[in-house]
Amino acid sequence: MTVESVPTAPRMKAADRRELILEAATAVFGAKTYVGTTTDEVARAAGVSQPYVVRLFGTKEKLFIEVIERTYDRMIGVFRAALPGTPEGRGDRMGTAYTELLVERGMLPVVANSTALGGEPQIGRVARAGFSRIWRFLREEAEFSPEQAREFIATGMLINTIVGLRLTGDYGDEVSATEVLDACFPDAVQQVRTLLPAADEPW
Amino acid sequence: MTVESVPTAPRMKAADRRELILEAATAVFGAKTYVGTTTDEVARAAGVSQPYVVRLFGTKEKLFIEVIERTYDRMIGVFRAALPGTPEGRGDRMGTAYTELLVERGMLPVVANSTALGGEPQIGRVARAGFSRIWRFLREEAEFSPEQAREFIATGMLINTIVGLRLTGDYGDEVSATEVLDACFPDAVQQVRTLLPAADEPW
DNA sequence: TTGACATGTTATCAGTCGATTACTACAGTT
DNA sequence: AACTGTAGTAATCGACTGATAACATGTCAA
Repeated sequence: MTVESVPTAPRMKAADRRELILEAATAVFGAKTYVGTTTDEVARAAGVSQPYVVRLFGTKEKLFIEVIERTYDRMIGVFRAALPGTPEGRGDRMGTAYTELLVERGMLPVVANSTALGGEPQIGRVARAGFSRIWRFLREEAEFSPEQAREFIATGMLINTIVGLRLTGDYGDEVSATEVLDACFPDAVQQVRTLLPAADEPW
Repeated sequence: MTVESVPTAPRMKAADRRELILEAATAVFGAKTYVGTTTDEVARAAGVSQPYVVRLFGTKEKLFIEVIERTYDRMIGVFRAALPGTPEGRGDRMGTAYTELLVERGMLPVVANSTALGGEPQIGRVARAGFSRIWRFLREEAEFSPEQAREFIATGMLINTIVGLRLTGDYGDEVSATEVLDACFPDAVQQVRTLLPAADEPW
């Protein structure tokens, strides 16, 4: 019959708590879209109370904006890390780096989701800025031609589509799913499948 | 001081009204995403009352599912119409056909949006089925190789991204927007720009 | 130790939304 | 003209959600 057992989240510095919430929010926003996600779901996923999430980030919209910016920061980071090496292999290394972002839950879906919200004044601005950063990185740091950059991003968007549709679950059963996955990941289909949830999994 | 002037929508056969609502719903869902759209907004856009939309379609989810299926029907239709002609020009004709779908409001964004909802049991099934129909059409009727089909769909998804982000508004001002639009629509940038809303337009 | 700030919660509200119910009016058939 | 099914609306409700207010507890410098 102890009396304490405060159901309060263990104390943490606000900066660390913010990062923890941002990671949880990325996963939830990625799984359920921006509008479809409640601040309460984010709070539960992060192990704190719903009002605290709102207090730390101001509004749900500001939270999502930070999630988007953090995601693009991270993406540029892994791309930059894939630059060193033979110039010919650069595209492949960066493609692999993108695919490996699948392990960071919600990151790719958040990108896809943000690109659908260009009509939202605040979110749209941030989403366009993120896209612009990626494009300029490809053109300037990675030294891609416009056509190479276009092809690279187009492939990324197709991968986002595959992820969003949960197509990996149909691999082997459905001709189209099998073929498109083989075409997108000639060497890594099995690995990708293990990283992705089935259609009915919560993720 | 006339007394009549019933604010009721003019009588119409239910089948016609359904089609009218589906068209309006495509525009609204496309502009504001599935979760972000209210049945009342759809009703206003179609000029009927909100309960009537619900009664005709059962639920908002069923309405959206019909919107998705109608969109894929239409897309297959314009692709099929682009088949006849020289085999070498087939890819270009179909690409043009896809771009021309921009005039049918919300259609491309609805596709993009549906691919993000693979985790929703009902919607996910329909979205995967639509993707599968497109892929099989490309492989069988259009006789694309897997690699050609992959490239075609990837480009389509990039176009959806450009549309969703409202990137056309930055053409000429922003290097990345200018370059990616030039790369995606080498011959039709101006035409595409006239078809698309600016970032702050309601569409 | 104490006080002051930082970290976190519970309680609650006001607005929104999908859906249901009950009702009205038009149109075609006999 | 009366009957009947179809097309449509107004009113309303319960559930949900983002945000606010008020309060509690831990931490750390002086």
